[in-house]
Amino acid sequence: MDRRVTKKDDETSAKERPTLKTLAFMTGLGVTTVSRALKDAPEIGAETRRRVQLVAKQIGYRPNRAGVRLRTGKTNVISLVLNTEHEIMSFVSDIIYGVTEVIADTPYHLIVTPYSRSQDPLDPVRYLVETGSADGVIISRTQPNDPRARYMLERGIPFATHGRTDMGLVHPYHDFDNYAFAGEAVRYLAGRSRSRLALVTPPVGLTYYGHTVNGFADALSEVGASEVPFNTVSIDQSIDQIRMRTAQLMRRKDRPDGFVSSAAAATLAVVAGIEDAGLKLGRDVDVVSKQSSELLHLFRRELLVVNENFRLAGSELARAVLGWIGGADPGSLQSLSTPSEVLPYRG
Amino acid sequence: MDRRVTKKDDETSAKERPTLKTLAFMTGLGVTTVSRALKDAPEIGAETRRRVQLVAKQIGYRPNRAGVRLRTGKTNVISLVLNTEHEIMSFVSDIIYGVTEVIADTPYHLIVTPYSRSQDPLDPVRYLVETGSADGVIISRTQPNDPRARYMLERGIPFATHGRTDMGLVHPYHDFDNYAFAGEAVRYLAGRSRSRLALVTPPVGLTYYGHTVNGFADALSEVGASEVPFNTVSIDQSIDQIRMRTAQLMRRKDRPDGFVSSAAAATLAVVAGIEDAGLKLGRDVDVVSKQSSELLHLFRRELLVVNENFRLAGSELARAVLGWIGGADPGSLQSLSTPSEVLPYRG
DNA sequence: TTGGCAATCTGTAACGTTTCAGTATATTGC
DNA sequence: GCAATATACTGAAACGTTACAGATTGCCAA
Repeated sequence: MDRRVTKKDDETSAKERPTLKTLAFMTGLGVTTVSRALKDAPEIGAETRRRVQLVAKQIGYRPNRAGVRLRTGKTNVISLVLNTEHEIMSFVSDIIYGVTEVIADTPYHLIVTPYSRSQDPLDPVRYLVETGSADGVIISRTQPNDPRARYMLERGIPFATHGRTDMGLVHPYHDFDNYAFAGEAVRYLAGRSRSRLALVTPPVGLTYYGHTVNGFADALSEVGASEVPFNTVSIDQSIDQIRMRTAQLMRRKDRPDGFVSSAAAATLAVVAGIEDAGLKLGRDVDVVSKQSSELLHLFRRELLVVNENFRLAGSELARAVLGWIGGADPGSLQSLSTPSEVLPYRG
Repeated sequence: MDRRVTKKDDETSAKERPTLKTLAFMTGLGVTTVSRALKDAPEIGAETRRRVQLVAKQIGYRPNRAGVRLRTGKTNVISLVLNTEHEIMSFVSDIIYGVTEVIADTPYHLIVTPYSRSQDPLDPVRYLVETGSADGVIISRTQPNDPRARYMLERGIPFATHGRTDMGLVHPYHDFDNYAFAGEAVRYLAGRSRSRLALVTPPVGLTYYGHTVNGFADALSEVGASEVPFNTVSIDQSIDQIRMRTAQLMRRKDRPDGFVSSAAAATLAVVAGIEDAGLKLGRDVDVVSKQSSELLHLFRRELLVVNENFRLAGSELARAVLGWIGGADPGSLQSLSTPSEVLPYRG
């Protein structure tokens, strides 16, 4: 009979990482029983269950991820899909921290899956799904008709989007209410007697572009102000581009007396452009800007800001994905974050 | 005889993900042969090898990560360990992109492992090593005597540090030459006839704190300038703290006429503090600051900046870890990035 | 002819887990 | 008193991969 000595035949060699087999040996039970006892299966005696769990805790047993994954297909991984060129810096940082906060006391790991400008945004998602690399996916830069959401919905893999879609399909999302933001901004500017407003839009094509533009337009007509078209600019563009275009705009006689800006970095450029044109913030023109960290007021006190909390977004998105994985109704995993009021510099 | 039909007995059910077994069936070979043919093992005939690889490519075979990991222990994962409270925002974003750039055409995934202020920084590293969750680790906020580096060195797990250690142990690292940075900054300020300089230091305890302080001190005595102590402040502190302390300092009659600042966010606060005290940048005081994105010059044109490229750091660190995993000599995987010269605002 | 050897290829076991189909013992119903 | 059933447990198989120990074939030297 073939009786080679395999490493594991000798259970006394203590320094290997404990497995179910180790636990089975220590408790005198079978590995099946141990496996079930650890997950509180009903057909295990109460005392046995406690005994197994005690021993497991004592020796610091942790299930082998590869074993679980191979057997069950469950990866215990959430993937965050990010564009390596267009994401806002603080977005990346904060959303990651938001996600990790939520998954910290779960067995989940977070993997970051990047894609670049040149690639089809569907590529990374397709990769994840085809290779079964994650139990859940978080995507950003969501579009009204988003092929990634559609794809994942078809394939039945849980995901959450940062931003809403508009395809008549239901899925978890977290969004900032950009319609409200743009509206509030316009009303605030109107309250300061600004009546000719320009909008620094989100990237064309993303869902919140539409929300922002609509909120802006609706509020404009509500307060009786007018729009100064500034369509050549969006927050995706380079600082230099935005700055130059803003300066051009501000040198025209029909220049705006107010700006609404969808991102802090763009706002820096807009302000630079305004000043390039020899105008003064707060006197000649007011700017309301979204920001995700408290730096615009250090930059110029005259700026008017609305805060968007990306860390919260990360947490909400993680909660949503985990909820879906856990079997919750996708429709119940949607959340919208209401903007703060417009905040002027305070002491 | 037990002849239940298992799913895989029927190899014609096409829509499952292909495995070695699928390839074996298609080529008429054994799974062992297929496995070896795919990794160019020498004992496989040239034609067989080509045939297998062709078929594999055609049907889009991708090795199952769980299978490989279970069998070999190789995870194909790199973990980036981050502090969730003290990392610089752009650091997180850029270093991640730098890493992903390098691992993009490898089988590696990047997982982000966070830890918070309250935790022992060793915790996440211990977790990674004990559970064998990664083939390689990248850590930041490196200390001269770093328990994490020591631990991983003992356990023999490949890693790279952002910043050097000083324990007489050799391991891969990437660092920015902060000694040179501080020196250049001082010399530049001296060239503008600034002679009473204050230093906004890195977090006390990190290796580059020492480098920065030394570079600052050595250059001070070289140019015959003097230091205005500002020890109560480091870049880890809150914006408000730094701002307040700076304002206090600038109201004293022995105030500095020059600052050297180790981070952009702190610089914003310092400038605010200077202005709180009623002084003017460029006239009463000059500030040289490191920055990792091009925004300080939008903030105040009078600022003098030195650029640190975190994306490069991420790439270098990833290359270093992969190199070590690949068997290279750790001592050969160290790199130091030289600061640009001090840059005033240019048009 | 035969023994040896190189060149190719193959089956089995094992990694750690969960699921399936049982088994053994005690308990219940009548 | 006996079958039916519930309770508590168990071994074997399988997920996809690689390593180990063989197996088969052809060829050459003796």
